[in-house]
Amino acid sequence: MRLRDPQLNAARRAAILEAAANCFVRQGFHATSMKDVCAEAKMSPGTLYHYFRSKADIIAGIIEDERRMADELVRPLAAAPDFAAALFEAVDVLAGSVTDRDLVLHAEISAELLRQPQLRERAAAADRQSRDTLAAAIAEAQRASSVDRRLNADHTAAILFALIDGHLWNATLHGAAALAPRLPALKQAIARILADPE
Amino acid sequence: MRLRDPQLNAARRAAILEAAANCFVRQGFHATSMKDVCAEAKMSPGTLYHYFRSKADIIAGIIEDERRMADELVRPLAAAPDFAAALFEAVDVLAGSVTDRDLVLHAEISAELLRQPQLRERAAAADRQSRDTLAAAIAEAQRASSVDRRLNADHTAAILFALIDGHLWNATLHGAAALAPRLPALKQAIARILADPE
DNA sequence: ACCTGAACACCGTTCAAGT
DNA sequence: ACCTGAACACCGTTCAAGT
Repeated sequence: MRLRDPQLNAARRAAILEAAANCFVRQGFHATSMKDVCAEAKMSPGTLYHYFRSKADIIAGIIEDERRMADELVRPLAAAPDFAAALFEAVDVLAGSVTDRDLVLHAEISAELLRQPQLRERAAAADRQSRDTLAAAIAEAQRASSVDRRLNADHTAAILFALIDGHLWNATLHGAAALAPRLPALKQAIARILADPE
Repeated sequence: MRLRDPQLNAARRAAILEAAANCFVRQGFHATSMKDVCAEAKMSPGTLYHYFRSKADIIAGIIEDERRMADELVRPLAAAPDFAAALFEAVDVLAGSVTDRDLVLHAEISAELLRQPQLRERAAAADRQSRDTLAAAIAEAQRASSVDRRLNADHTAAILFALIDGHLWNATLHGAAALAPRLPALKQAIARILADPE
């Protein structure tokens, strides 16, 4: 009984996640067989199951990766000097970097999330945390009077997420390329939601 | 060889769709076996396959039902005398009638849509049509000066759908009950997006 | 036409055996 | 520990046979 090799372990797990994501994007979660993942990752089923408990466990790993990236997009907003400008910047970065692959994988994951109560609860908690981060940034901007002070910061954060998420879902249907032409209208809507109307 | 009985055919197909939807909500599409659907619908596999070609065909039937209901929600807006009021009314009806079951089924369907190019193209076309209907209603409201004339009607329709869709997706994560408390903020945001700011 | 249920090819996962 | 591949229980779908 040798000791576990953390280097190898991390490398194999990453390779399996990458191979599985490729398969899931091509054929979807449930149409992808473990044999497909094994072929893509070039290893036997026994080896794969040495690193992941189950097919669902692989999905969980992909979700975790995605959650980390989403967090990195929202966090900088809290410290931004000009909230609206920082939000526009984040929207541009998101729209510019998101691919059809990302969108399909995200949809696949979202459906799977709902089925696994544990994963779903973690996703809901992550969503609440992102919203809290955004709400705090909005409240700060309200103190600096760059956002209408009468708005409820928490509700407004939810509105903004809904608006941006809705755009991403729409792009899932029409392709990532459909995102860019809508950006000016999206920013205009955000500006109207946030601005003091008088 | 008897003649096909349209009454029986329609009844059996509806029963199968209902049974399948129940199973899909409970366990998801890919974790539901045809045996499960057969048990829920109280028929043998042979009978079920007499009415539907495949598991994917059953999903297509459920999608078609959903598309019809979505259409019924948007169409009245085109003829409404007061656009914003009619839109608020539609939002209230939607938020008041949507259940966790609907949300889970919708997410399940959305993921499946992406995989089947035929279904996906039909859904994209239905989405474009709904948006056109809403855009026409917005243009009409602009002529009556109840909506800011400087807005692009098509982009604004896309924004409104994204906002409402985003809320529904969020409710998928947090439960349908999370929808109601957000309604005032949602309507306020819609009002700000549509209103002439001067 | 409508229905049954056994049968077929295939899937996720396990496990004895190797290094 | 890490890896293999045969084996097991189960799945979607088909089909010969019944009414």
